[in-house]
Amino acid sequence: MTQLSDIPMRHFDRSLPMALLRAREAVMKKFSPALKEHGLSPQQWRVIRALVEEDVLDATEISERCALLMPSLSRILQNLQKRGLVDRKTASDDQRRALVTITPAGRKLFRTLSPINEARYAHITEKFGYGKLELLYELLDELVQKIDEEST
Amino acid sequence: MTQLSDIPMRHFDRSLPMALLRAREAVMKKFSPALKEHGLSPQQWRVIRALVEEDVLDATEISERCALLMPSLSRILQNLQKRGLVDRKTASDDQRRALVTITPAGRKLFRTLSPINEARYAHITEKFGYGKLELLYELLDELVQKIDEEST
DNA sequence: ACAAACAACATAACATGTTAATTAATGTCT
DNA sequence: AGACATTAATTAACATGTTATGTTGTTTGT
Repeated sequence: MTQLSDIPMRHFDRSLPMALLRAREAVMKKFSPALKEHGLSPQQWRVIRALVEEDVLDATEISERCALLMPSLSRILQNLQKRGLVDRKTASDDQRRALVTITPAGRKLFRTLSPINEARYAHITEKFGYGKLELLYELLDELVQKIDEEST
Repeated sequence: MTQLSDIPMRHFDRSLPMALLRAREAVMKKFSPALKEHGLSPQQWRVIRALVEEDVLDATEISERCALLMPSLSRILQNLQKRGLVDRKTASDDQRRALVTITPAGRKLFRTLSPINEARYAHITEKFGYGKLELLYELLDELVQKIDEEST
């Protein structure tokens, strides 16, 4: 006999955070190995990629573009600088800001890895379908937008 | 004048890992605060939720259901046990397996937090739209499925 | 029964996620 | 100018992600 208290809780598989996490893990499984072979974490790769796109960025800008919190980024930049993949100098107009650029070695590493990753991406696009992928992007963007445009 | 080398790389915002990450972050911003107020991380909450659903699980099963790697889970279970939220005993038929159960205190904490989280979830569903949410789940599931059913 | 292979869980070591506290430079206000 | 708040970046401290390794119990093959 069914009581109110027997109504099952929304199941784990209908957990939005879990669904997004599992999807991300599945995708990363395709990209991480090639990065790892070259000693890069996904986060380090994001930073390099952002710097190739923009040439010069300060830490805060990198943080926003790469979705990395400043403390994480701080450690990552130290690591990448130590390995000669990025350079840092303080901005002349504001001594607090650290202007980061990619080095020739960093750019070379990017040129090595970029085509590999683009190929994987193309493969996923083909497997999943271009239209569905675009739809997924739209839904994700809209989800973020709807969630962020409130305070509840 | 446009050369082949000038063809722009697919932009950051069309990065599937990043899009999934940002969506997950946006969603978590809605759920994390209430958990944090009760001293729970999202991962700890996943474990508790799984144990409420199933009563008894061994560590490996929890690992799979909660998408947590064993080393992380090992630490999390130690933490939750120390706080009296879960119990552990070794299985009689296989001394290697650790059978985990939720304690009355853990169950009480769950009953406190569950309605809060369900309310947030309902709010997101309303804001985003039930149909779109279901579509998103379907797309995410299919993406995982398509990616996993190969070896490339 | 016994050695080798295997499975479940734990630990080690390091990178990242996350919040709080610190440091140093800049901006603001009087 | 000098006190105060702001801002950019770092550091601290702890939890988690991740790969490798260790430990113990179980299974398999002979």
